[in-house]
Amino acid sequence: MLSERRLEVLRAIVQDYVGTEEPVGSKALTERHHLGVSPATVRNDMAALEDEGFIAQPHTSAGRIPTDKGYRLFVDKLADVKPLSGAERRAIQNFLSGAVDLDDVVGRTVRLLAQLTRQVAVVQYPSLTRSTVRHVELLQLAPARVMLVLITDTGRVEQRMIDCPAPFSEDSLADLRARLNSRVVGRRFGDVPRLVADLAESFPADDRGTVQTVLSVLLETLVEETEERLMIGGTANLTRFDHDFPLTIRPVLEALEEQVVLLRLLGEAKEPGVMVRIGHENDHEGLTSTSVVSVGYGSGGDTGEAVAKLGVVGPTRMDYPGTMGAVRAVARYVGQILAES
Amino acid sequence: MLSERRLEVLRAIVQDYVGTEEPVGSKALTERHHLGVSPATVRNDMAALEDEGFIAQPHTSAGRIPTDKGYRLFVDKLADVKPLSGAERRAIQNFLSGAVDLDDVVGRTVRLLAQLTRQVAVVQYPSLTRSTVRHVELLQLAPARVMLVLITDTGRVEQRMIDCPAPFSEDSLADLRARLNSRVVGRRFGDVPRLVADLAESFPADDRGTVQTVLSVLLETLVEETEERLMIGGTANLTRFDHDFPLTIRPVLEALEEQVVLLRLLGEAKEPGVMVRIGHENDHEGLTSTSVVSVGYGSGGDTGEAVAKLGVVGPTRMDYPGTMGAVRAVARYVGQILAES
DNA sequence: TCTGGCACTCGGCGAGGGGGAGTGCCAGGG
DNA sequence: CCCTGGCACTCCCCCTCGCCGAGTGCCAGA
Repeated sequence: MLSERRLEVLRAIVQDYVGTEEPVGSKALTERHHLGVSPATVRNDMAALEDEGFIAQPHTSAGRIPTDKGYRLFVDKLADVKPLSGAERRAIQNFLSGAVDLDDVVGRTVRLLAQLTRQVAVVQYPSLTRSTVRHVELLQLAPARVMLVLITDTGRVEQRMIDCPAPFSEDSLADLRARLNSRVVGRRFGDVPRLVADLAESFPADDRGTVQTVLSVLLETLVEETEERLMIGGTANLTRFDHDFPLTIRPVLEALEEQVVLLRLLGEAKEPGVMVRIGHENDHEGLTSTSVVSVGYGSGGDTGEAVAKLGVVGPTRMDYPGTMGAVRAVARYVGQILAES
Repeated sequence: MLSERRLEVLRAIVQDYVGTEEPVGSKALTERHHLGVSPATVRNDMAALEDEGFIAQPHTSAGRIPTDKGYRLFVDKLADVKPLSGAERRAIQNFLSGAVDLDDVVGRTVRLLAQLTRQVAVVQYPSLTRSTVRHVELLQLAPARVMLVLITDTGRVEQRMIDCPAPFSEDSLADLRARLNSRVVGRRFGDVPRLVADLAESFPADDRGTVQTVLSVLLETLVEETEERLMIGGTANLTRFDHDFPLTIRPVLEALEEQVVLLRLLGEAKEPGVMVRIGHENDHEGLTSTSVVSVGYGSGGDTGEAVAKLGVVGPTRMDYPGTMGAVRAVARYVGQILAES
């Protein structure tokens, strides 16, 4: 096992490298941190850390930089999440509370996160499957044309046009609407299929086909929209580290446009709390030199299961404590805003 | 006025520079285009073109590159919009026709445009003010809580929560819903304020406050959402020209995130047809080395006024004929899709 | 008006050469 | 046994220099 001091050396290397963006040498380390030992001793420690794979030298006789494994150890054992200042928290709350609808909440969250962390921000729209139904509305646009509107407790709205196999009376529609709502309002989307399975049977034969059509569109919507949507912002921050990343930025941008990739990344976190995936831990080629810091939000405080995820994407060389703090704080406030609305 | 041959030289310079991304010299020009004259003559023509400000040399004794003014002349007089191939058109139609809702249409359009032009694509959501009302829905979520849902003929849906000053009966709500719809369905959003101005008066005094609240939220929604939304894609294409644009990409990304800037750019085109803004013609600092090619879509075929804009942002050194053709074609097909739904 | 020739100008590129930061190793001391 | 100071060594970075070549402007001649 690594001695206490060697861990301290690793922490110092990570901090300095994140700050200066340059490989850090033994002399500079002893000058900037009072480790109480000489550069020579630090050199020995560094050699040991390198043997263990926590740090590496870009070229012989240059300073050391942390490896992915080194960052992992740093994040797991050496770093505390840095809480935000009171001023920052007030700013977050003010900024988010001005939102008028769900799109606005998500949009503001993205901008906020990007600005706070100076990194690329990603916010997933509240998921349908983990949301509950607030209301189902059916609007008759023509005798055989109905619009289905689905409203979630997180304020998300989905709508679909339905062409009915046969004309449908206003009364029947009202009936269907009432029965549908009485069954599903307040329930989770995942439970809806089970809850409406036998609904068509209770209608007169003439209407049964149409009811069936409506129900199938409803279920289809649930399935389709399980494939979630994302909002991304702050891509300009990628250029902050362009002096040594002129070529890396392209695959990152490409990965960001592939929403599937991002959704998988965000979705991987199962346990609550901030998740950090570092460099090669992201099994996507374009993201091997970036880290993803993400967390669930909108857990409603007690049920525990998050309604969606948000996070940031940045170079592996990032300020983990600060970023984790910002991500966690923003998630908390967004959860509050959604719960209120 | 410039002679025919000098225009031809300018055209050749633009084409070569767009193709090679390198300053083009007199010798290379005569080799790649059969102008029928010697390099020396071309040099004289180039000197003249430079005097007029159509081309410039990056450094003394290097080749020439077109200036913004040169591109402008090229676009206005020398280039024809390049129509797409049949295969491309079929691909567009196939790709767009699979969309399930408005978000999907816009999302697919962005991806399509980005891929087709290999540039950054921008698509504006159909504007509310220029759309017509398909339906207004009022949902009672609690005695004094109502949700307003606004549905446009382009499939866009906006919703707002309303806290009423007093409880509101189901009957009154149904009444309001019916009257509201009978007045505004099929009308343009811009006309709505006038159409509902006196609606509150016809209600009993008890309900008047609530009706007024609902109406004011409705009008507010119209105003707020006049500030339109955008979807952006293909930012990875910015890195295609990173070998000489490592620093320029940042302000471009920043400008793209400032939706206000983009909306103003798109909004500037008044006359129908493809609009091209070249370099410094965009009065925004970050976009002085980019061009914007945009066009309205969803004009409904005959009314003429477009429902929104779409376009691409790329380096001034872009393939204008091809880009203009792609933008125009995509706009046409999106218009069709929206008209059908 | 066009053409070929000629001298000139620079930018790009590769070679060469300090300077400096950092390392590994070793012998000596607490 | 661990830490320390010293020392020789290794490369990377950066600056300079000089060459090469593409491209230009000008001029005299067809």
